[in-house]
Amino acid sequence: MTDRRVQPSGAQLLWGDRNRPPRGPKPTMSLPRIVEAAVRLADAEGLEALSMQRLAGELGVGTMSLYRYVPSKDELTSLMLDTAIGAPPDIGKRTGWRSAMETWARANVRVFERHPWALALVTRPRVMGPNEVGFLEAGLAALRGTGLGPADMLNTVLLVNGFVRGSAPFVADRGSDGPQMISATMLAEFGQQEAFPTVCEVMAAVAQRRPRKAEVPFEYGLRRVLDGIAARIEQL
Amino acid sequence: MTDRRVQPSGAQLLWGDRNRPPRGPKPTMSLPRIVEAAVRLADAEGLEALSMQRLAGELGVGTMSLYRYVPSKDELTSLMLDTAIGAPPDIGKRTGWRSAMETWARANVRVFERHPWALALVTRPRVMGPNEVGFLEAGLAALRGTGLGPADMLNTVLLVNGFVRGSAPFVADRGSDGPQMISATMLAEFGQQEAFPTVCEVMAAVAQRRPRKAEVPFEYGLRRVLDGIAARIEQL
DNA sequence: GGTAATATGCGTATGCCGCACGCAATAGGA
DNA sequence: TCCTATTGCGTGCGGCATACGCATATTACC
Repeated sequence: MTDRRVQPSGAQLLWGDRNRPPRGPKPTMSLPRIVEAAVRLADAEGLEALSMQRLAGELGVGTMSLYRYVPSKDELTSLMLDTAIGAPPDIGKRTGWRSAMETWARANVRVFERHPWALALVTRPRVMGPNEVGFLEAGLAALRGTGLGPADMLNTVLLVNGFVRGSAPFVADRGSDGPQMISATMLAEFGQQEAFPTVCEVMAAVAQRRPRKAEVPFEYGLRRVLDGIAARIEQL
Repeated sequence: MTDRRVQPSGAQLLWGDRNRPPRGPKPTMSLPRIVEAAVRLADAEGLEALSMQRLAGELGVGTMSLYRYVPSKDELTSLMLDTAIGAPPDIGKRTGWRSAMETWARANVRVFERHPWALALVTRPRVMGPNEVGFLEAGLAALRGTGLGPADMLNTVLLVNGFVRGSAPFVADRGSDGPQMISATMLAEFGQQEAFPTVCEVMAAVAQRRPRKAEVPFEYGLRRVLDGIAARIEQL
């Protein structure tokens, strides 16, 4: 029993207290420093470039030293996600639910603009961190007084959040040719134009000129989503 | 130069012809058989259980034999995705755009219900396969005659598609306690209730009883989204 | 039928990866 | 001063994707 290696697990690391035990040598690193370095690495070179060895090298320490601070790579990515999400926006509700939800959605999408790798992480099941719950709190609070019931409030926030996640790839793809990797040229190349007439027609028309702001997928979608929510609120 | 190993790359595998060269021994496997086995494995045990060695074992062949059919694992997953997506729904447009888009959205979400791992694959940039473009074609065709311009047609389809992707995690999570891993019990455990009052309140109210159909996140969101699109179409 | 050309199946090897284990060094408490 | 908890981290293991090249099977051509 040379090593007990009792580490805070899962939720504890995200939510628990960080008081270090009194005995033993002083740690040369700190958990936030490690997580921030990992975020920086993922920002610069993507999630697939993030390995424990690479991260340790970046920090100038031995690979296994990281495991004194983090029980597993999975835990590390959970911490990275909550760090990337960052502090939720402070939405004064006085301007009404619609503009509140709009700024909430924009704050939401900004996370994925700044940290594209975060999209792959929110997709898998995980424990939510304080920042993520903070976002949820801000979103729900913005809907207070709309007359929506609890279930509808939650569903509304999930809707906007889901929409943001769904359009995040297109947001990140700014500059590529339309909906990810479908190009009219490719269809032409394989002689599939008559199999997908509408696609060809629409893609050709869209490719012609660069879109106005309201024609950017995210902007267009956000308006429709908020309109749909408004219709629900007004019918109460 | 013992081996030229000229393989069709990327789009060729998804879109190209599959005529095998005349010389040499007969292949013991076929590309579709491999892809289907991979899909079955991912369905049963998840994407993380899918390794080339495991897949080869499942098929009773050597690991490296797979590379005679597929240039890389990435290519294999692209093929898996298009197979999982399957044939797009045949939507007769006669019932109007709204019910057409609704059935389109449901067909869309069914893909993720049947193949939860597909969500992780659509998220990354990739070449769209014939089935995926077929879905796009069906969605766009459903919007013909609504008066929407090409950009708005495309954006509408992207909106619904994005919404489906965004809510797919919640669909898959059926049975877990609400929005993924946030539970009132956890907040209570760490004494964070007063930091997130609205979250606690709403979660408690929602947890009380099981939701009616219109209160399921996907159903709720779909209505709002379609309402928002309807508002846009009517204003033309 | 013989031979050359071309595929195929796949064993072997390489270089990554996450991480279990345990030891030597460190530093507070007694 | 000695004890004990804690740290940094070297070493090793099993698994991963996949490059390389050999033996073998099948066909084309003469």
